[in-house]
Amino acid sequence: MARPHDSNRPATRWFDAWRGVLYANAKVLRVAEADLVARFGFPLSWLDVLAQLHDAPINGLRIQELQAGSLFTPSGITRLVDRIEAAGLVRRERVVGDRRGVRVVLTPEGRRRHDEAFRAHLPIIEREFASRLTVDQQRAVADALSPFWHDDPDGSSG
Amino acid sequence: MARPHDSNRPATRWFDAWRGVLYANAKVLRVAEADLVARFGFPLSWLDVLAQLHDAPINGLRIQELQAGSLFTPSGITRLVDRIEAAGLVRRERVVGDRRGVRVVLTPEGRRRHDEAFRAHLPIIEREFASRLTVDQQRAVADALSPFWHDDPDGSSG
DNA sequence: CGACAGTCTCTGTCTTGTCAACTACTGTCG
DNA sequence: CGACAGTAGTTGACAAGACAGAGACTGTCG
Repeated sequence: MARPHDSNRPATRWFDAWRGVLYANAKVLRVAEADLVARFGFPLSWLDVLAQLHDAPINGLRIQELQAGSLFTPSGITRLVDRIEAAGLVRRERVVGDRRGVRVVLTPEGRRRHDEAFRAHLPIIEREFASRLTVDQQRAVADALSPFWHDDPDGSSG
Repeated sequence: MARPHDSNRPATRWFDAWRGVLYANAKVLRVAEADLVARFGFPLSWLDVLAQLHDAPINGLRIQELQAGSLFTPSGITRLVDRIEAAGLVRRERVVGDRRGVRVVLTPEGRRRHDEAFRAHLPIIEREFASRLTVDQQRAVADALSPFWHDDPDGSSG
């Protein structure tokens, strides 16, 4: 947010890049989210969790692992898992050897719904995001922004 | 959200670009937001509104204009303006000739606080975002993502 | 073993934003 | 003028996350 209009704003190159990130994110996400809810009845945050679990070992992930792989706080994950569990797509199980902990495991139904939804989700992102970039631009953006997810735990400044 | 890990995911080039947008957005925003709140006592959404008003005619903007320039719904803007108004940074005034309407106007205090906060905000974005890209990368990202804010009202596919 | 600091998850409470419905007003058409 | 469709903004009810702190457990040190 906080984008300079044309007046007495800095209007630097990097601010345009930042503004692009901001808007691309918001606009694509809005469409993708609405589509997902309309067609599958759950939001992107669920798909995010389901996708993490899909890609995880069969015995699931702990709350803190889900949290580390997401943009939520621990309490946010607890409540998110509550909802997904209530819908029957995941299940909480005990962790052997640590009775504080919880493993979150995909149910068969959860796996099925993930597969469906993820298959439907990709073309939406492709249509709303990728199709508006040339292949070179896709590569350029992917390279330029890779530091932000290429495990740099904190994004700390240099 | 919903990022493929390394397993049996498509792992296309454009998905990496999308993931970069997602993560860059989230990580930079998180830091910028925290910094703004810590140093100026208000969140980015306020700065966004203040910046729009700063760049607007002296007699302010209508609710719907603020809404068009933001990522909020009308009711979201109403409530956002409520809070900023309660803090004394903007004021609602009548629109001559349309008694349904409202102009939102920056107070002197609001202008002052905007200036302060915006000056402080830019270097944060520069540090957290721009400094991790080369100048060429900045240009590439700015060019590639410009369709998303270059007035394309809806981001419709096509 | 017992104390105690640290860890893992959950809960109470609050904030923020959405959606749908509502009030108030405008302009048009008879 | 009076009806009426459309527009501007607000409100009620609710959903989703954040934060701080609680509860349950673990491992270590005496």
